[in-house]
Amino acid sequence: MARNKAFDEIEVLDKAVELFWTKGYNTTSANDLVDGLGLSRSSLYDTYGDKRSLFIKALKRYKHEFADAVITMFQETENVKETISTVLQLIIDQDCHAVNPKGCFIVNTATELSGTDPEIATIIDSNRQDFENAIENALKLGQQKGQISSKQDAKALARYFINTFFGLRVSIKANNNPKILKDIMTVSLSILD
Amino acid sequence: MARNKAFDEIEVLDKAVELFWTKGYNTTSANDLVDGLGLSRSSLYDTYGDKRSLFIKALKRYKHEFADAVITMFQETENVKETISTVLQLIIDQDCHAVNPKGCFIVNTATELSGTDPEIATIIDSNRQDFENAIENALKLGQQKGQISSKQDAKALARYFINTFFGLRVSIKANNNPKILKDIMTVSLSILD
DNA sequence: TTAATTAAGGAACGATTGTTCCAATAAATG
DNA sequence: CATTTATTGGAACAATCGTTCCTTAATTAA
Repeated sequence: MARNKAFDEIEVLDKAVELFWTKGYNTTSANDLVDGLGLSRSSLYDTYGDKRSLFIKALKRYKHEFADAVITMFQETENVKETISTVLQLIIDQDCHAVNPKGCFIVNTATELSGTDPEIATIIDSNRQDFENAIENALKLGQQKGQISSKQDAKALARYFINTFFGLRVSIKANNNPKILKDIMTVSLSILD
Repeated sequence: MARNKAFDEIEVLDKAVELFWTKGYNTTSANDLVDGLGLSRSSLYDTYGDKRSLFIKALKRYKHEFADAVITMFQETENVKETISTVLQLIIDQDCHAVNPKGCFIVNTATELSGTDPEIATIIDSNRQDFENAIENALKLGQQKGQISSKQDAKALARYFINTFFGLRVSIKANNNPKILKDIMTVSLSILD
């Protein structure tokens, strides 16, 4: 009866993630989207609704694609400290040689929009909560196994490490000198000794 | 010979700090500035130049008004751990009951602009460096006095604490629940024991 | 073929962006 | 007084913003 969609909605959404991740919400214009997604203005608005709707779809896509992968690492880990170390190193490697560090799409969005857009703030916070739960459970297991010290409360430690991740995303934008980042990583991890 | 300025340039600049601090650079429009500063459009451009110039003046003003005060605290401290604790508590108190946490003007600017504006990136980084030096020296003194452990390198520790400050600014925007923030503070400080 | 749907291109919308400029008024000094 | 500067308000600028809509072409299925 009718023509099929010529483009892969998910594929285009990934391009939107890339654009919003790099430039943020306000600085990414409708024209930037038309150019970057390779869609006509009409198809864009027909398929994804307005700019904000597309942004929220992109943000959720990022969460499922990137953030959830890290959460899974904590859910399946055999060694929490090792996993935390791996995640810190991933964050550093992603941006430490970049001219314009992208940081984390969710952290960027938290600073840009969570103060003014309650729906987006909810997404941000639920992500934070998911991380807290996953890391707390992983830490508890590690403490039971005697892999890490039991001096500190697991929940408090989880919150501490999330704060470390957040901080690293900002530190990288302030100065992505690998030596500085390595220092932060080493000291932050030593809390588990 | 001629009329005097009717408004205090510094006073107006402080209002600009407030506006840019709260809303960021891109979201603060020229009209917002006219309304918020209580100046006519013409006086505004006559006195401060264009929007970006005004923003940079406001950013530098913030640094000298707020950031430098904290740096001085570290330069004059008798007890580093106490001072770090005080600063962490100040950051928390500023925003933990706010509906829209403002965070730190410099951190906000780092995430919004340091990737795209080299001149602003320089201001951000020099501020970071000033903090690093002040905290490192304070930590070294504390180690010499035996007030804190000497296990860790002072410079690495300083970088770690700056990262903690940065993280806290983001954490507060993600969820400013005082319990979460207190956990972060307690665990972060325990590195000195 | 016909009908239905998708896509592209582009014109057009009103609103807002940052910025400039001009005319009028207010205050200070000579 | 006259002159100089400060300040205001508002008009106007071109550019861009997000968004809508219309026309035309392409593709699919009945």
